[in-house]
Amino acid sequence: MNNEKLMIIDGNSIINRAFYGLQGKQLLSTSDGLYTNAVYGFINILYKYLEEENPEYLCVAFDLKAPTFRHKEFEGYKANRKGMPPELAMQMPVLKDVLDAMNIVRLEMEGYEADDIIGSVSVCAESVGMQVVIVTGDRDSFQLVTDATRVKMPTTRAGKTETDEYDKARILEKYGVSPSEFIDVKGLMGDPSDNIPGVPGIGEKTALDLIRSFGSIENIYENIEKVTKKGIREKLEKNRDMAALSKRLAAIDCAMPEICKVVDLRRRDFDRERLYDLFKRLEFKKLIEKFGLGEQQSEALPVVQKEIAVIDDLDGLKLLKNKIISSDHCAVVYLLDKEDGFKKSLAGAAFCWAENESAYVSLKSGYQLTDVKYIEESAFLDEFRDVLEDPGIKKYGHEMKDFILYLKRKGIQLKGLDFDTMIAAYVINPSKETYRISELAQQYLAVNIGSIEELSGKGKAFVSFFNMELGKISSAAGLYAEALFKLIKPVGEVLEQNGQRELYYDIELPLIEVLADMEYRGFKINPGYLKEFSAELEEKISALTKGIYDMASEEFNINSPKQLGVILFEKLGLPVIKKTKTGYSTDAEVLEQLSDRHEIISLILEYRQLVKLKSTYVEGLLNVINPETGKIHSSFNQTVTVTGRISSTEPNLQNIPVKLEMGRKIRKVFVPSDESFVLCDADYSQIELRVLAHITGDENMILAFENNEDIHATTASQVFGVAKEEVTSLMRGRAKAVNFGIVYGIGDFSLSKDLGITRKEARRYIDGYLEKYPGVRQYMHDIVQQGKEGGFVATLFGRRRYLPELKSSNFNMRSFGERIAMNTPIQGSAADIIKIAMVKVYNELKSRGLKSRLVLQVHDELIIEADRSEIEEVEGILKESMEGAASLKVPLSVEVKTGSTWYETK
DNA sequence: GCAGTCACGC
DNA sequence: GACGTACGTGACTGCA
Repeated sequence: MNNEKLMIIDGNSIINRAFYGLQGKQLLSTSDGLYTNAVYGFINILYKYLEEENPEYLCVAFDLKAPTFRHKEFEGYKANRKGMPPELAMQMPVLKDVLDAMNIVRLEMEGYEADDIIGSVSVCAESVGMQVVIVTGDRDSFQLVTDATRVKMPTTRAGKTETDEYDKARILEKYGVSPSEFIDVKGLMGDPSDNIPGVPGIGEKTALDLIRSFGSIENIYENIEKVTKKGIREKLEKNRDMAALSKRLAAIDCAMPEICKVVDLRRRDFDRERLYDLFKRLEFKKLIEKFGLGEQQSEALPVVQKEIAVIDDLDGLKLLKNKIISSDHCAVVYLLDKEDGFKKSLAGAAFCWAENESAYVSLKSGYQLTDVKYIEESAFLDEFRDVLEDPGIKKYGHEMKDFILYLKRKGIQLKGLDFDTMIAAYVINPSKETYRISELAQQYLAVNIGSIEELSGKGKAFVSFFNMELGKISSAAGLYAEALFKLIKPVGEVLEQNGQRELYYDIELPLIEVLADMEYRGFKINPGYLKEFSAELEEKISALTKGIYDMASEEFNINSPKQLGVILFEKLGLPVIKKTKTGYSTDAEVLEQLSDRHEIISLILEYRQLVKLKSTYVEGLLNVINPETGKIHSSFNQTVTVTGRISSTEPNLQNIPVKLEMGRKIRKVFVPSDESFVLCDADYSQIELRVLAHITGDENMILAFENNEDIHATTASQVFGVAKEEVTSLMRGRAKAVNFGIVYGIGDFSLSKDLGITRKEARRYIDGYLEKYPGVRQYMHDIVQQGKEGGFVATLFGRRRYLPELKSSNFNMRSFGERIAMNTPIQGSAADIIKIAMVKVYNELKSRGLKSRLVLQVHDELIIEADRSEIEEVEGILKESMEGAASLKVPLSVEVKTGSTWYETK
């Protein structure tokens, strides 16, 4: 067995290290309500050492329970070491599961500590000529008497571990004692962290001196009269028993009964399926990748296969229709392919109208394989129109907004939408990155139906639905529909248990139609003005470019922060204000500080502003104008933000410039569909602060809103302790920033940056604020507590956000969690309210048969293009629906402005 | 393709 | 002294 390597992992010390040291965000998992960060850290480290050392033999040593038990055998000795933190204890069974799945032998034995096991196994292994490597996190576990190499895991940071080799010689040199002497020293001076009491009053230096001259604790007591210092001798005599006990505690028992045969520790392969299941459950995505378990995904749970009936003629379609009608509900899976830039066509649709009863409708497309039978898209839509438009037939689906939009373009109004699993999954947990049917099926039904990505392929391997083999596509779509059908019940039950029925059925579900309609309606653009503006920008940019090149006396790419950095900080020698990961920082904050050092700076700032306008807004908008409608049809996403807000893409209409006049001009290109319309822009005034006043019940703040005061001025007068008339604009500005900070949950750090003051001053402002609004202070405290206890915080309407960060032992991570806990109910409730208002406005416009339609939402603002004859009515609907969306302890206030471009409505 | 930097909104 | 600092989307560079 010569030269074979045995690696022994000191389980207890490393998991402790991992628990206290590795507290990165990526280490937290919310699944099962477990905080499995230590497990993650441990496995991460273990994997690293396995790769580096590649040992033939391997084991992990654990204490059987809290590490104090062995010491309790000793009468009169009270254990002082803290037990294992409960969160960590909770994680131990999970860790053991993972180790078992990795087929790694765990060693533990009643009456012995991990150190004893390590010692005994090391001695054994060395006796048969093995090389032993011990991976440990403990600083002091080197008093082992073997020749093992110790790989210490010293400081760890999130996602990063460093190795440090400690050989015996270096350790002993550091302490200047031999291994056996070390135990005596430790016995004399004690080590509270390791539960060794020692002789009271004897410190490190005295202990070292004593052991150097006497050799061992036993020798000291045999020659106690030779200890000349009287105080020391007295202490030694008085604590003779303690010294003996402490020595025994400090010594590692290398002669424990055989716990295993070394040959049994030969490494075995991981149980990959089991490991994958575990990591998947724990949401250890990075580890799945690292361990190469990703491609095993389909093997973890076998992909379900099923032959699905394919409908490819009108007779079959009619039969299907009758089955659906008599069942009065069905799950729908639609397969949309992009035909060209804007048009989407239906490649097929699957329906499931009863458990395990489904069919796939094969539809026509321009690219479809020639040997496939199919039904014309229009024939299908004609046949199914009454089913789709019948509110009595309930429809279940996933991501139904796109389907609704598609149908709208075909002149069909989908009615009876009763469940959208994607939206439901988002309501249950808005922090997820994806909401795929296949994931929901895994989670709720424990079946693997394969993901859409696997079906379609990626990059070059991508195959559109049109070009897919019929058997493959019908099977996948049919299974999706069947899964959807089965998902309604369990997912609905979770909503029920969470008290989120109303949030789901009254707010989110009806909102799908509203968003689809906004996308369908689109926002009309004045392309002439856009081009004009583009030319104006182009002219200014080229003048600026020339000026910048002149001042730099060379041409370079101003858009490249890297090249710009070289010019500013190397060529022109300007002082470096801050650095980024890759080099000099050149952001606006830095440039502003440099602005009086060189005249090139102001040109660069202006250049940046104009280039942003031109590329993102002017060219960005030109690229997304639909040639058929002359409008832009942004996508509104309902499942992206963690707070409940809606997001907008392609283009993002929620960040059109407004602050600076130059940028604001872009709003002139946003116009109504035609001259018969105008734009009505309705804005909530301070909705977040009003929500804050309501949630906290702070009387001071409620009063301010009831009296319709200028809230920032009022805050300023209260925080700075001056009369309202004496509030200066500077004071108001600062109060506004503090209000802003409270609403967005920023900390003193960000506030200090915003105001250009020190962090301390920022802290003072925040404290002063909480002083004046005691209700807010109380709330901030309570909500964090609540979040910690329940694991989540909720909005007024029951939207949740889970916050594992609150339990982090990392200060910053925890502070982050705390700020989120304070902010999410505020921002999220405001998001709830405007969603309610949107549904109300939409229904009101429809039921009154008006021509006016919602076209945009920007977080606290709704925009309607109103028929000129309906302006007053629309203004009334907006004001009433929005102000009446929720009844809070303070009134909601809405301001409506009308204009012929978006620019004019401010 | 991807990460990094920068900039716009609420 | 750690650590990175509300929520989003998009354009651009520079590297693989």
